[in-house]
Amino acid sequence: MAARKPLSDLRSHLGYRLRMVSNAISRSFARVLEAEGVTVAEWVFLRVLHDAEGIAPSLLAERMGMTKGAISKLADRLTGKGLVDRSSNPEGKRGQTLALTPAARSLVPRLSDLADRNDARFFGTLGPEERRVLEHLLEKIAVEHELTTMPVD
Amino acid sequence: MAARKPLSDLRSHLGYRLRMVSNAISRSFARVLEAEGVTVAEWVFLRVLHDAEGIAPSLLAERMGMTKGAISKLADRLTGKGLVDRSSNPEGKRGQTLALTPAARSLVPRLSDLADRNDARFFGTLGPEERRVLEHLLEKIAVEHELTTMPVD
DNA sequence: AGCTTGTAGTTTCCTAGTCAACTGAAGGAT
DNA sequence: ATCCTTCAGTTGACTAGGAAACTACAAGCT
Repeated sequence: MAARKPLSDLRSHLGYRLRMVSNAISRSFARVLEAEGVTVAEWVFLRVLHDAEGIAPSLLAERMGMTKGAISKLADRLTGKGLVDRSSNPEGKRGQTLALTPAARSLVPRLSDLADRNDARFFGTLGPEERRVLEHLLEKIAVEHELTTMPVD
Repeated sequence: MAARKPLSDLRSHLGYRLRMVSNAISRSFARVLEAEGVTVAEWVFLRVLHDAEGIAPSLLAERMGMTKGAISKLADRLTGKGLVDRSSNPEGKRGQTLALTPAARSLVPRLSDLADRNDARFFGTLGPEERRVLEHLLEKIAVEHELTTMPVD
């Protein structure tokens, strides 16, 4: 007869737990952002752009962990909403640069606030030390696996 | 002039980091599962069913954190693949029950193995104590916010 | 019994993202 | 200078999931 080692429980997988928690938080945040007419991905897009004015779409894709196709469409939507300017530099669709519109400049702080609040809502129940630890662990995993979570500093 | 408190950094949001890491892990896992012809959601579906033979779709939805619509479609796909049996009890589409086919029974352990390996790949670099801590923190958040991550025990 | 309400599951429509094919510009190499 | 390759960005086909309308059964109520 085969060894039949008992299956590991779903809940014992950190990947599983991580996904469940992460999804719940993102869903919640998405609902909050809805009121401002943006999605979570759009928020990240705007926030990155805010600090990296003129960044190229390809770089943005890398930083956001999305494909360039997705970024292209995101940019479409955001220009459609009047939040992003696509300046095709020498006029071709090569090496274009992205920038926030004034409307976006004034929107971003508001969104940032919502993000802070959402974070507080979910992680506020952890103590400051626990939050620090969680951040550290996530960072460690990110670094270990070269997830470009962070702006390459 | 307005107070202009500086925007909090994107990376300072635990929700953001969590999402980045979680997405990366799920993507990686999805690729692994591809070889077996299943998606991550399908894996979870099968795994839950494995331990809760005869569960109702609605309950499954709750446990998986998905809508009943999504579950309905998932069940379609899985029956299509010959992995799930939909036994409509008294013949109506009311109060139906789901069960694994023999094919699924033999597939699940293989998938479980892949899940173990994927978890090890991403969290193996953490020490055992760190993993315990991470699990604890995630659990705490899940409980605090009533994410039904866990089978209601 | 005959309504009415509640509830499980399905379906339709929509959105967001991936993948892969394509377009066209930039930059060599000869 | 011309070709060839590489690379940035776009596009179209496809997939998974959410929201909400819809279907049909079950259960009370009178």
